[in-house]
Amino acid sequence: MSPRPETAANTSARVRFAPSPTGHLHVGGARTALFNWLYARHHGGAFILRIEDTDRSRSTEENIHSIVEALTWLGLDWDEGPPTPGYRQTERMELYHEHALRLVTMGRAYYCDCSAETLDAERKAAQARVETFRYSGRCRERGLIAGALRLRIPDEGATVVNDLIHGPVTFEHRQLDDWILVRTDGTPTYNFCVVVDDVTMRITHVIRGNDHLSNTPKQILCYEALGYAVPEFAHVSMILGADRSRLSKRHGATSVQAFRDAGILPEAMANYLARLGWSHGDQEMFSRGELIELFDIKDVASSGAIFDLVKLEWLSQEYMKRSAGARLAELVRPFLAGAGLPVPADMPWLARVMETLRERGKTLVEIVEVGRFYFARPSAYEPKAAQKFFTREGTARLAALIERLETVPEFTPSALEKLYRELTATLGLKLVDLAQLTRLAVTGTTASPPIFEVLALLGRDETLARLRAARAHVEAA
RNA sequence: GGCCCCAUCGUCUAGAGGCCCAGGACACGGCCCUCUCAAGGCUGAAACACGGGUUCGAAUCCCGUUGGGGCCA
Repeated sequence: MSPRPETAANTSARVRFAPSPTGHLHVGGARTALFNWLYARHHGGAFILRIEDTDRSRSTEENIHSIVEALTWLGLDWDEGPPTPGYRQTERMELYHEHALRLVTMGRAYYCDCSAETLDAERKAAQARVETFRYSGRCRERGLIAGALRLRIPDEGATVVNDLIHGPVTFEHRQLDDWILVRTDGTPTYNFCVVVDDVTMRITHVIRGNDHLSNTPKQILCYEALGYAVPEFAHVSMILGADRSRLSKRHGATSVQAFRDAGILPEAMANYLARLGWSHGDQEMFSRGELIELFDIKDVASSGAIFDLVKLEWLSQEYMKRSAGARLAELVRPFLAGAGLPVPADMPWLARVMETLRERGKTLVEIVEVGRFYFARPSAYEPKAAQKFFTREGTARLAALIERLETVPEFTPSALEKLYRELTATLGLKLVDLAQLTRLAVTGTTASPPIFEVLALLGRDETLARLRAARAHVEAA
């Protein structure tokens, strides 16, 4: 019963990600998808997307679209799946019924018409004896031809799940019961659909959340009853909230799109998710290629991990610092629009702007906040700073600056710095005095990228306009 | 309640019996750099849940306890 040997080139590996479209893509699901995708890409196998939409009341088209969008944003592409038909459970009903019938024919499943009351009584009795509830098997030999279809489970022995992450996990058959494959109303159950889907899609490795580990022995018994080879299993731990319970809405944002909308870079999100439960020595950042090359399901940790937004944001900033201005310029556009700011048409200019901003925020949303002044004139001046700098001497200094800036031949950072240093010396001041005065006039605040770069990017006309506006503002006061 | 999983700094983790009086990263404190804010550099504090074994030697193996989580109900 040792796991089959893994080789680097396991091109026949077929893995799948099978979300239920009952909401947006959760970060836990995204990590499961990522691990599957990495497994497939590492081994040169196939990554399949399957939509588990049997819960018709909660599954929607919008959710399918949203999941597809989130996976795409993360850069996870699938080799088989939507929009190709046949990858949604609702399209596969005949398959479930075919397989159910086969199990009946082979004598591995039987119909049961026990009432809810009968079952309840059994359940209560089991609890009274301090035991796992297990269906009595009353209908096993009755030869019914209708009712709920149950899988006949052996009374003796045990099933071992040879988990790639946890190692062998043994489940005694006496803890398992003849579970329901198809309900009385004809609808197949979740566990049965999964088995039939994984069998018919020829899945070789089932990588999924730890919450399914308890279902696995039941599924293995179903594979065996059907006469199919059992795939390998790997159960990935859950992502937890700060209180160590399963991450949910009450812990804050949980959907992938929420982080996208918060301006997290997609590569940061993927890197973060990969590092949550997986590691490679002391390395924190991995390129996509490194991830594919280094990822090994056996290195995935078996314990749960708390989702840490602060570290995700740190990674996002690290990726921004390393991103080319041109790429950030593309990425930031929707965020500018979202903040109600004009979206510049001059992309090379925007790219240079982004180069001055990229290490000053953790997300694109923060970048827009700190760089707002590039796109709109200040609507107000920071009061404390205004009190300090917008004084009588302040206006005189502004006037001196305006006069010189009007005539400086080159409006470049180095020329501007030279001008400022000379004027500083002439007036017997420190550079910080003029720099902060200018910063306040031009940005409305006392914090910004290096002031000479800011002025150069704003250009002579805009700089002068803002300086004059500041002077007018002081004089009016 | 039954079954199953898990347990190293606040958090993510390295560690597969001696290399560890436990390493890295985030966050936090200090110093330096500096036109501001960042970024950067240096630096500090911070963990093997507990109790038994096994072994010359255990964070690492075994058992139990406690705690957390999941599945079923």
